[in-house]
Amino acid sequence: MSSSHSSNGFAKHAIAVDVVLFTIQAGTLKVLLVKRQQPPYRGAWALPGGIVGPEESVDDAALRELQEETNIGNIYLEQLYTFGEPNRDPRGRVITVSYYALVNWQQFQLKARQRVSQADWFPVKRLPELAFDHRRIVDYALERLRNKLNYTTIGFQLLPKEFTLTELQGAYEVILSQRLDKRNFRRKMLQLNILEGTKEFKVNGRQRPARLYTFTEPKVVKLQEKGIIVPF
Amino acid sequence: MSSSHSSNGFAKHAIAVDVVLFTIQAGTLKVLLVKRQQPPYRGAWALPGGIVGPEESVDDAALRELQEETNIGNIYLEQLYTFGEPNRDPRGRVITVSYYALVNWQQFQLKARQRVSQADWFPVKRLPELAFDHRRIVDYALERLRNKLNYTTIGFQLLPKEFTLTELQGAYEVILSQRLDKRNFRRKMLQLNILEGTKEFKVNGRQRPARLYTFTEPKVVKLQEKGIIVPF
DNA sequence: TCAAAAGTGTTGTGTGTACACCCATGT
DNA sequence: ACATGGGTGTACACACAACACTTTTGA
Repeated sequence: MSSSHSSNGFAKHAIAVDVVLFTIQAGTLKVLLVKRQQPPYRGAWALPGGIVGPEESVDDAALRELQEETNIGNIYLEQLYTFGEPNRDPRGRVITVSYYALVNWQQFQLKARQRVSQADWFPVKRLPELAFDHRRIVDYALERLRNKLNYTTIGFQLLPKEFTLTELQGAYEVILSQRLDKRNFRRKMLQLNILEGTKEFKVNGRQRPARLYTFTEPKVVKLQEKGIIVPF
Repeated sequence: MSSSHSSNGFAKHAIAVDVVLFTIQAGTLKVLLVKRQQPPYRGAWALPGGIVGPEESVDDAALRELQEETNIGNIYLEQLYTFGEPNRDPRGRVITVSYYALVNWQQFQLKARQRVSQADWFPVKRLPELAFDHRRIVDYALERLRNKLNYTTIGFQLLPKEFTLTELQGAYEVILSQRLDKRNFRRKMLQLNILEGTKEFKVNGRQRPARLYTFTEPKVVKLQEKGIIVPF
């Protein structure tokens, strides 16, 4: 049985959260997956997530699950969509609220835990078979991410505090799967007045060092009023 | 108690759906509200909605609740957001999945039912005190509606099958709370190639009759590739 | 003939797009 | 001196924004 009734007569349901965590590593957009230890889909890869507890908010549950499987805390999770079909889960009815987030690879540490034997990053372009309807959730998250990239500064979360414009452009190109014009990209980004050039330079080997910039806004910024960024 | 545990050990929660139904009547953007018959918030106005049943999908529950309180079926509901704070509902924990939709006033019939003694339309600019956090849900729905208007044809749902360009412009103006330039609006709409002029005219009294148009696409259309409609 | 809304074009301005070369550094 | 990525400006096309008058009808 998937649903029960309580004393006040309301049907009750198990609620899960699932998190699509993106990063860029080695020039590739990747998603964090964990290997399932329990049936159903035992041994299959799945999104990190789990069941919402009795007294926690759904947002908190998503954060908690992510923290249990990674060392990342203090992350900005954005709610994606709620999937409420009765037959998503073979065990019975589980409604899932999905989230997505972006993390910078450098600041990131994996940490194995409890039910999770393995966690690993997979390129979004070559995902393994996923448990449940998680493939659909990843696809939806990617679509949303690409959209948001166009009118917010969400993509900056993939970068360290100080970054070069080439690194920023690289992040956009990897997410959009599309090459962008260097001059137009730099002009547009600098015109937004959300970047501050530092006096430091990144020495990258045997080339000219690149100026490091910082993001001056405290939070992700909506850009619609300042001008939409796409399509370069 | 708000949550219980079932045999498989999962915490379970009551799930509600709430629907923000918009229409335009007498040149005003309005929202459908129902008067609560039961505590909590007995006598207060609230969004139409209710508890998701054991075997129905969340989307279906939203449609069902709307049909129980109106005569409208076959409507396009769009999922808005899931509110999962533990203390939204004084009875205990209820997670709500919110939806919004637009209907054409003419095609609409109200129908009183069951727990609902009254249902009525209220201007979004002058809402009464709402039960729970429903005011916040309405605000969020309106924000989303205004955004979507800019890159989809969602606004067409407010109009009958055949409509004049002036009526279409009026719908946009009412939702955006902003006057638009007649010539620019008409040019942009016609350039999108989603309208077909009929050979009929609407006689509006003692003025020149206006040509009636139909929307040629079967569904709501995303316009991003064809060009964003805002800000006129 | 008058009132009231329908309908129609042009011009200036800003933004997106395409495109090629010199610069600074390490080896 | 050469290889590598960093960094810069201009010209064209197109879309948006502002703006006023004529047309058609009913009363």
